[in-house]
Order: sequence, then C-alpha cells, then structure tokens
Amino acid sequence: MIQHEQAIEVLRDKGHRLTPQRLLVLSIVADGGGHMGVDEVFRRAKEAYPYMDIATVYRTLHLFKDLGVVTEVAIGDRLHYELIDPHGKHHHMVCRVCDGAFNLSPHYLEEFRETLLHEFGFEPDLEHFAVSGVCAECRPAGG
Amino acid sequence: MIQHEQAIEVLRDKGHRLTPQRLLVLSIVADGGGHMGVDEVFRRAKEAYPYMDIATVYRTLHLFKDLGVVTEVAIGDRLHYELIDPHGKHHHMVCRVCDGAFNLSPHYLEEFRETLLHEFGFEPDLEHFAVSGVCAECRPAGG
DNA sequence: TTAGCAACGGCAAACGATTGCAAGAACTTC
DNA sequence: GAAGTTCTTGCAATCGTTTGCCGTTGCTAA
Repeated sequence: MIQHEQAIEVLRDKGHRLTPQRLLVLSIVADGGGHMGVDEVFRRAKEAYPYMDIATVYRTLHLFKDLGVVTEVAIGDRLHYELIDPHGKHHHMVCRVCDGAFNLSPHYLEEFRETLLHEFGFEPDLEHFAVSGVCAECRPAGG
Repeated sequence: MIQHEQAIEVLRDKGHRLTPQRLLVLSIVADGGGHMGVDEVFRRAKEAYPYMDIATVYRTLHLFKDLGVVTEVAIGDRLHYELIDPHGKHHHMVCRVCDGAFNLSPHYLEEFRETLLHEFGFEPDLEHFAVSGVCAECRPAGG
C-alpha cells in the first residue's frame, strides 16, 4: 500500500503542487480502504472543507490516476477509486445485481493478454480492468 | 445478420409498438454497417425526420439492446451500437490511440469465462464486451 | 522575506445521458 | 371504421461529469 508520504513525493517530484484539497482527497481515498465512489469522496471532503467543489474532486482524482497513485475501477457504470497496491495488484469482478466488487488476481488475465498480443499484436489495457457479471450469491436469484 | 423483418417481428412479438421512429433507428443502425455512435444515429435520424429527439434515440437503442436486436459496445468511453450477428458473434478490441475497433472471436474469451465460473461462481457478462488497448499499428508509436 | 509566475480551485456553463410528464399515436375491440 | 386504452414521443428538467474563466495560492528565486 502506497503511503501518504510516497504519494506526496510523487506529486512533488513531478512538479505538482501540494494543495490542501489534494492532500484531503488523498487521505480520504487512503482511509476509505475499499473502492470509493466520487460522490463519497466529495461528501467526506466537503465535511472537512465546506468550500470543496465537485470539479476539484474529479480533477484531483484524474491527476492521481495519471500519476499512478490511485486506480480507477468502473463499478455499475460509475467510477470508483482506490490507492494503488503495488505489492498485491488485483482486478475486479463487479456484480451487476448487487454492485458488489470482488478482487481478481492478475494471474487469471495473463493468458488472455498474451493471446491477444501474439495473435493480433494487440496490447490490452488490463490494469484498470473490471469484469461485469453476476456473483455467486446473486446468480440463483438473478437467473 | 438479423434482417429488418426479423427485428420487427421481435418487437411485435414482445408487445412493443412499431413506430416510425423505431423503424427509422433500426434501419439506420442496420445500414450503418459498423459500430454506430449515438450521435451519428441521431444525426442521420434527424435528417430523415427533423422532429426526432435525442431521448428517443437513446430509449430506442436501449430497447433494441434489451430485446437482443442490437449490441452495445463501449468505444473510447462512448457507447456504440450494431445489429447482432447471430451467426458470427464477436467481441471487440478497441484501440485507445486511434479508436479503431477490431473483431475478436468469442473463442478467446471462453476459457477465461469458464475459469471465473468454476473458481468463483462468477458469471461474467462477456456478450457485450470490448477490450481496450493499443492496436498493432499504433503500438510502436504509442509506446 | 518578499515578489513574481505558473498552476490551481471555485464558480458556472456545457456536455452526454437519463427521466418525468403531458400530448399524441399505435394497437385492440367492437 | 370509430372509440378507448396503453405505450410512446417530444419537451424540458435533471443527473453525473467535464471544461473555461479568472481570482487565488503554492512554489521558486532573489
């Protein structure tokens, strides 16, 4: 788990400014643990700093994503964010019935990736990848 | 390739009405050939029938999707539509550099699907599936 | 410590997509 | 063919997200 300090160093090293808003969003995503929706990040940020604007949250999260500090995951056609975990990288299975998110080891995608690369020369983006579907619990009910 | 007539029968059989707007959208998607963006469908529809509303295009395409008449494909974070091809079902690889879409035989996903099902009881939605990445042509340039 | 510059944030407008609602049209029944 | 019911449409409002603008702020260099 990248610590606050490491993320802050990345920001500074790449010439980005350390603003209170950015530090706030960073700590919220870090403390949130799981996959945080934009609205949830915004809600918490506004609690701590009432002038916080939703546009700032979006811009900050996009910046963090570009810097490789957070991962963007599509859950139920909304984007969620979490700190990048370099030692335990994982993908997600997202249930379209209950919106639950389950971790998926990258091992399961390696083979698929290599096939596309060798057969078509196509390099798939599987880093920020979520598979939609129906989880074991919802499957009997959901048909 | 489902013909107009077949799609129209599906509509009628499921108790949906045959309106000029729906027939228009259907013929546009059918004639378009490839993956048509919503805006492109709307533009052509408005040419033929100036009162056409964008909301009607969205509602119609969603209806067609639910009826299994068209396939929804996410290309460059915009949704595209094409007639379902029951005899040659395929998925897509979408290049994030040139936005080109390439067909992908379902065979390449079967193994992945079975793994998820057996290991996790998770049934992935791979019918309307597009893999984002960089195609062979853009790969040398795109890094 | 201060001055200066570029980056940043807050606001509001704009965008693509969705939804509520009332007027209108398609289908059913007679 | 006409009347009635229900679905559908067009309009406008709305939602989540992005962008332009400009005053403000963090950082750098003196």
